[in-house]
This record gives sequence, structure tokens and C-alpha cells, in this order.
Amino acid sequence: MAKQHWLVKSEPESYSWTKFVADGRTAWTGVRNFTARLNLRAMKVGDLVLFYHSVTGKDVVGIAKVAREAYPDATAKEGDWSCVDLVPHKALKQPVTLDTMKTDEVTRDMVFIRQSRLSVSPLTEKQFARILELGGTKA
DNA sequence: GCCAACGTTGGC
DNA sequence: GCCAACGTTGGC
Repeated sequence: MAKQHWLVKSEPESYSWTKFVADGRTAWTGVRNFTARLNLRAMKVGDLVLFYHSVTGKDVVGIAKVAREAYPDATAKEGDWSCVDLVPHKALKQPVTLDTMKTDEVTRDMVFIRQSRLSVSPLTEKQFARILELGGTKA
């Protein structure tokens, strides 16, 4: 199956790209939404994931890569929740802002734009490629 | 700081 | 099973 593309959001105040790079690897825990969980569980090792800073920044700052597929989220006290492991792949040369993505013809239809509260969402290959292009970066 | 959008909860 | 109330998230 072809590689899929994703976008995850994080508030820099709680977990920033910088911290992620410093950590070198992180378990993407804390997702408590069924739709987001479905997306997490569909991730495959090697899939590329855009890393978006919500609230502060409001821009895509880097690319992460799935290092481990969905497994139980140990931070969940109850319920059946999953997390994946992500590793930093590379930073975007130029962050791509929400404003840009809302106006760009290719990216304006992203699930993430339409549903701003969904913390894990899929992107088409085209949308993914377009954001890299806007960010002056090659995967 | 406010408000809209959305998800969840609880009463009926 | 529906819907109102409430809480949370995130953009502005």
C-alpha cells in the first residue's frame, strides 16, 4: 500500500517541535477522540506526518515519521486508546502558516482546515507535496 | 478574552 | 434515542 500522509497538532506550550527534536523520539499519546484514534490506528511505519503548532504559531514546522504503529496509550486511565511513536524527519526550511494553507487552492480543502479541532488528520499526497513545496523543503 | 465549532454527558 | 447543557479546543 502506498504511503499515507498525516498531520498532527500540538500546542508548543505543551509539546513543541523543538522539544520533539531534542527528544529524538516520542510516543504520541493523549489522543481522546474517536476520529483521531481511527487515524492513529491507520498509520504505518514510514508514513510521513506534518507537525503543526496550534494556538501559538499556527504553522506547520516540520515533518515527522511513524516509527511504531498503534499500540495502547499507557497514559489512558480508562477506555481503549492508542498512540504511535514518532521520530523527527526534518524541519521545514520555512514554516507554512495556517493563513497560507487556508488561501492556497490545494491545501484549503484539507480535513485539518475544515475541522480545526481534530488533532490527527489525513492529507492527500497532493496536499502533502504542496505544503512541502510551500515550505521550501523536500521530503 | 471572546466566541464558534464540536464532542460528550445526562435527563427525559 | 433525542436533545439541551456543558466543557474544551483553537482561531480571531
